[in-house]
Amino acid sequence: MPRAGLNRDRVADEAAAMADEVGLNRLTLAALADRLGIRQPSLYKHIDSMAGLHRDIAVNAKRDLGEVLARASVGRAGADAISAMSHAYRDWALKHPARYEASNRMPAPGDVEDEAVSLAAIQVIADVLTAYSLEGDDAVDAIRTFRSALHGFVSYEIAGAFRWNADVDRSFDRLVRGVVVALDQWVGTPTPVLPPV
Amino acid sequence: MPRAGLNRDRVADEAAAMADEVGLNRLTLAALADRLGIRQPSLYKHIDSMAGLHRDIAVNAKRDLGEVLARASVGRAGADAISAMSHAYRDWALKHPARYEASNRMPAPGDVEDEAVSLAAIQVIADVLTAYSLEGDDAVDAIRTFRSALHGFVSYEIAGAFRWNADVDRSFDRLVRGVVVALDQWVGTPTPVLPPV
DNA sequence: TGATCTGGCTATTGACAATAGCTTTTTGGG
DNA sequence: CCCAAAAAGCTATTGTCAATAGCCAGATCA
Repeated sequence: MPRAGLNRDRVADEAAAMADEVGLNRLTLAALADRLGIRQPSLYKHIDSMAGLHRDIAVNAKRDLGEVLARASVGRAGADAISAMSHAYRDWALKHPARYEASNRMPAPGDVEDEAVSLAAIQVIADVLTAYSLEGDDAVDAIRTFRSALHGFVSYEIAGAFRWNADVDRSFDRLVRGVVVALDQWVGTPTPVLPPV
Repeated sequence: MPRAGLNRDRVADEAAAMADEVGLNRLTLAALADRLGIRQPSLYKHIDSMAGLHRDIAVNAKRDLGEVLARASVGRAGADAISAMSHAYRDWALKHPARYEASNRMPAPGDVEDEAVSLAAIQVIADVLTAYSLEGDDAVDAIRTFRSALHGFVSYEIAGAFRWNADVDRSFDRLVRGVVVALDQWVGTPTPVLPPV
């Protein structure tokens, strides 16, 4: 029995690559073990469970995405930073669809490492919005809106939900421009009075 | 063996209700059969497969959501219609999280019924944007942006991704407001919004 | 009434995650 | 250098699923 030189990170990396190819929910331990050249039960020397493997994929993905976003926005500010970060976000997600899906899973309560990388990634997004000098709840609302727009677009695109022939790249540019326009008027916009629904 | 009076729709309805309680991916045929008072293999008299059941849940959900959106926006226009539809969308999704998840699955190619209800639901959204007199690719971009913002926010909210203490209702109001602001400036020159009726 | 269709049933299979328990390789302290 | 123990592989097995095969009773209708 020659050893395969595996460890937890190597297994999680290969699992993430495989998931990106076949889909996160179609990742099976039998196929992963096969790809790693070992038998399925041997995987449990490196993982706790399927859920634990998904968690490892998620943590690595959040860390990677956070770093990509940070690199994309360094040295930029305002609309420029938002645009650069948005495109880096979309590019990364399209390149790693299963990792992206995993990255949106919430950390289990008490999983400090997962909570840390999750917060770090969101913090990168939050920092880019500081140019708009939003504070308190206004800032939280803006971050939630920005994240929602990006996530909605990208997850629709990955799911293949944009079927009309219009150029998806162009639509994304327009979405980003829309976010910038909305942020420009964020503070001055009064909390809306809603019509009865 | 008394008969249980089941049919395909009844099974799909009960499955949808169960999925909303336990989560779409944790819906099992054994538990569903138990709830319906029959044995697990008997379910196959009413469904084709698990995938087929998910498809039925999705089709019913798309039809229901489309009708809810249509009712919410009837008699309104412009920002008023967008706001009413957005809140109806969010309320429905929060009330039926698994149905909402199912409703976002793409129709299988050639599934004309699924394609029809999918298109109908999107058409309701598209109609609400006609007040902005967008045409061609501009309209497609706007629809994609609107849908993305709604879907991103709602799916984050269902996933429990909004952990900071700021009021989520307020954040959603601000997002909707942001969409309206962005649409006002969509084509470069602000388009007047029809006043509420 | 009796043939046929429908909707239930038991028994079984195959894919999968997961566990038990054994063996071989690697490693590290004396 | 040596050997004890940890680490990493293995086979065998279990339990939970979805799914199929094949049987039987109740309903339907000529």
